[in-house]
Amino acid sequence: MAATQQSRSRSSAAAAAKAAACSRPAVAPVDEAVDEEHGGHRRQQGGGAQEEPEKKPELRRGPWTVDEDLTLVNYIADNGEGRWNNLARAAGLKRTGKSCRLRWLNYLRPDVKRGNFSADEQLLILDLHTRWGNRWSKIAQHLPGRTDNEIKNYWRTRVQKHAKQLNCDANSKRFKDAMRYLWMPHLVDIDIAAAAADDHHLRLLHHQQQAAAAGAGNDLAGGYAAAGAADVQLHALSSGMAAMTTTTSSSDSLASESYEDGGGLFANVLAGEMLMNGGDWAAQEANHQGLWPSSDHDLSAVQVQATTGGQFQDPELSGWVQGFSESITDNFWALEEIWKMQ
DNA sequence: AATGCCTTCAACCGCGGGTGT
DNA sequence: CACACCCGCGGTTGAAGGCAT
Repeated sequence: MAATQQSRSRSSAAAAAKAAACSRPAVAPVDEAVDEEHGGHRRQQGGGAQEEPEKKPELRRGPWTVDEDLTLVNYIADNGEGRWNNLARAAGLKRTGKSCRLRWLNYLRPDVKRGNFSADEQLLILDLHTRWGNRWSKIAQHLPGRTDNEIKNYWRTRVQKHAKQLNCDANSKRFKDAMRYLWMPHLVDIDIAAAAADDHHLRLLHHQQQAAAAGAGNDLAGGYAAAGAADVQLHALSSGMAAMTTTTSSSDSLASESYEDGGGLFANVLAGEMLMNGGDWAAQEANHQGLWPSSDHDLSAVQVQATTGGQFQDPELSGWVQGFSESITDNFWALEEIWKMQ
């Protein structure tokens, strides 16, 4: 999926440039010695251990310079990571081990994924957060290439912003309902649309290649029509995701480690299970947190909403959601730049 | 163009838990 | 068992850059 979510996104190049240029003071003043280890947490010294004015190496703080980055990357390439305090010393970096670790894990690691969160990823974050709360590292384990810091920032800046817009707490039932009934189904729609678009694009490419190979360029129009027909079929298939996933017997696909793959397909299936199937995990895991509908009655309402994008069949839910939706939709979605992805 | 406010995110801080001695 | 060291987590901060006025 094209990451077009933010017009003002910061590309990796921009980030690199930022780091390189260091328009921000490259190094924070070192007037204050950084407590080694524990991020300044001063462990109580055992009896008798005097706090001798041990000469601490002058430590740098603040943004990393390119040289520091190179030093760290090269050292890890040669010696591996871990033992961060030793590493910092051995590499000749005037940084705490913690700082080195953080820099590596959150920024320098080669598999760190940059750019905006895809709909898949947003969906996954929303869902996993409802299950695990602020267990950022645990959530990050299921988003390959994403760091806990990044996810945490995403949650605090984007998700909590919406909660604020709704005048409610991000952990409140009201906001969870908004996520459940509005945001998450919408992300599912985006996923489906993106998958369809991708497939359509592939079909067009494939056909163009075939046409070129056959020297039948003047048949392109017919080819496009054929591709379009196929796309309609595909879309129908996507819309029928409920049928596709209701046969899934996996009761805990989300909880299983299998979805470490984290691909778009998985997320689609996951979303399908979440919304259409009302998987057991949802009932068992999320329900006790008050997020997921507890009864078949509620689940059917979710299904209707998710599959039709229309109104709830249950008049009670329908009225509430409709009113809620109407009252907040403009602000809510206007802020949600994922609209732009469509 | 200048200014102030807002958003984003890299980096830091404080803490708890694990491990080695 | 006590202590020291280390790792990793979640919360918070503050500077850069964008945006509105």
